[in-house]
Amino acid sequence: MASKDRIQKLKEDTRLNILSASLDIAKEEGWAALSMRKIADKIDYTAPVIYEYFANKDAILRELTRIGYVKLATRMEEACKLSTTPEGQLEAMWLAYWNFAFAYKELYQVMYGVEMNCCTALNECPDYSKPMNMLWDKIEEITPPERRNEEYIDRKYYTFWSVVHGLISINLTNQLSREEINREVLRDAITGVINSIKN
Amino acid sequence: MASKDRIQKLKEDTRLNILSASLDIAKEEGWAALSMRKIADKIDYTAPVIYEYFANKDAILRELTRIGYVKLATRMEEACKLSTTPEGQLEAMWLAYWNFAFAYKELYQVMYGVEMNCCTALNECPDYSKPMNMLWDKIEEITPPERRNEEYIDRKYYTFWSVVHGLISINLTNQLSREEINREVLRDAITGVINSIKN
DNA sequence: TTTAAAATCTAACACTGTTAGGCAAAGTTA
DNA sequence: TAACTTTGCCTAACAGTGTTAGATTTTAAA
Repeated sequence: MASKDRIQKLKEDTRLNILSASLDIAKEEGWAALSMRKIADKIDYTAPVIYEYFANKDAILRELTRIGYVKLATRMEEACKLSTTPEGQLEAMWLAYWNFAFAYKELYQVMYGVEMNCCTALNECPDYSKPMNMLWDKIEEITPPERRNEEYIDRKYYTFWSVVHGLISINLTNQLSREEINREVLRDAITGVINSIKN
Repeated sequence: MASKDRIQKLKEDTRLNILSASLDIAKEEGWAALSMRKIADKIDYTAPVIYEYFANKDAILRELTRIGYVKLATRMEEACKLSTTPEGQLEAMWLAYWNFAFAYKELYQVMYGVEMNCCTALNECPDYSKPMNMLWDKIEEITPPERRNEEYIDRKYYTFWSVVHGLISINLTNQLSREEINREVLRDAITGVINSIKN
């Protein structure tokens, strides 16, 4: 019977509707505001219906995570074609990764557990900026006088911070627990940036 | 009256109790499991009492964030004393930052919005590992044959990923919106690592 | 000892994820 | 067509969440 197929297709449709409704809510109000009843409202159903498509709320997030990884891989594959040398391809793939994170900000957040809290608080409290200032000043100190300007030091500061914070985040979310590699990556990165400042 | 002071001290005590109870719960069950009633249970009060010390749940998290930054600054200051050269001091401060993140994992999480989701899911789904594999293979390709071993490529992969993911996280949580600096940091970092692989 | 104030509680509201049970429409079989 | 089964979807509920209002008890001041 063809009606079976049609029904199957309708079911698949609402499954996709649930996913895109969830993503829409995240885009509009953030992941914290996502609720089963809100999703149900968007697709003109009541909340319990969702449980016929997904085991629970977490399963929705997991599926969106999976979709995110698939989309990211596609983007990277396309980027890879833009260059012929392996070095160029690698760089293009990382740029694709970068662009994906901002083009699909909400997907990236759910994929890698990046929350947005304390958004406005940063400017308010002086305690918050002290560690940054300490590092900033020290970087300024080791920067040769001829290129000692705010923009340069900012750049170096963020490079430092990115490596260290990135490595920490990866460890905290994925618990790699590969102690040796961490140590070496960290030391590599830090001394690398320090050298790039000095010469 | 000295009793006023004593009462003041008691109030300050329960304020600190609320904070340390919250941190304890986060350590035991994670931030998601933190609730006002659980905090109240730990300090032998009922939930509404907490609102005489903090405006709401978010205010507790904000205060813990502040405490985190203060503690981090202290650690970094101490680390700074361990070296005499500015380069050594800078490295020591970043190491202190690194160590802080793991010694006070829960504080770091609340400070920088690092969540732990999809912990176990990573091994299950092949879609999840495809982007990583693509990059890994490409790094292997540009690695000179004499040092082409798993450990070396792992190290380079994590160095790459750390910078890029770190920079993204910083942007997503703090919305710096300093386009030029981002671009330069990213390009600096990527080409830097690529060069470090090739020579 | 009475009165004022402070500390603390209970009860409730509106929300959350999730489950159980029922009702009505649709499909299947006799 | 009639009876029966399945499916789709809903309402109601449970236990939990953050938060507030109001009553109640405890403490301090007169």
